[in-house]
Amino acid sequence: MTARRRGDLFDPECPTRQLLDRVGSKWTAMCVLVLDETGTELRFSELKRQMSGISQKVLTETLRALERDGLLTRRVEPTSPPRVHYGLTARGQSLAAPLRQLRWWAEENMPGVDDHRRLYDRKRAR
Amino acid sequence: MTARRRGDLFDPECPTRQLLDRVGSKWTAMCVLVLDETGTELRFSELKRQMSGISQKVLTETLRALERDGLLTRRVEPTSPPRVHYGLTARGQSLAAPLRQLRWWAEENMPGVDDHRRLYDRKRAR
DNA sequence: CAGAATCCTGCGAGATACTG
DNA sequence: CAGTATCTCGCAGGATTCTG
Repeated sequence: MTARRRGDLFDPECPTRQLLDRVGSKWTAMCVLVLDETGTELRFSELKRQMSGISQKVLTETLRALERDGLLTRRVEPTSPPRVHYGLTARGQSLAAPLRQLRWWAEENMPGVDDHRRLYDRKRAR
Repeated sequence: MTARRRGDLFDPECPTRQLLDRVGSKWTAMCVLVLDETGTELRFSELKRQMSGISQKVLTETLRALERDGLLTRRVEPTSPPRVHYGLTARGQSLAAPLRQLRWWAEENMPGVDDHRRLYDRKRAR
């Protein structure tokens, strides 16, 4: 494995920044969480249905990126029409853990954040 | 607190999505992590220095957004020139915990991800 | 069914200049 | 020092069409 400076959040090459760029891309985290929650492999159309709102193009791109990162596997059944199954790798599953934490935090705290936003906006309004 | 549907990752109003949008915005997580790591309040210029690469405009926007969310406090010393201190609120500190987890994961796994990317690209090249 | 190929648009974010 | 106020641009991501 390539060595990287640890704890250097200020380096653009910093792993944390790279991860946040990835996780920040609108659908990545959701994709990992859906697969993790399901526990099994999912087919393209099943994923698309569950991630409502995503376009085919973007889903394809998201899956390719995750496959490239080694976070999920792509398995093609050579039937006609083809069936393609996506599942998390071990590393993908390990990423799901911190993402679940984040999700937990969000569910606990976002409503409060929302309220604070409203208060803040009301104050600034006058 | 406003009630929200839990576990509905598919709803655009879902708290997890909202959080990921926020965390995904390039500098937010880094800002929280820097303040958390420091443990004390930081002044605008200190923050700017530590988050190397960020522009004044974007730092201001980031801080405003976090203040609006109730994740950090803004304290102005009415001197001339003014000194402005930023610090995490309790909720901001609680967000730092899952972010640290993510950071930990990144430091452990991103080098491996990098290697996988290179392998993947080499295969696709031919 | 699972995509590939295009075209198009909004907005996040950088650069620059000015101020109390 | 700690901001506002503009201008600009790239590109993530959406819509649409076509295919093995």
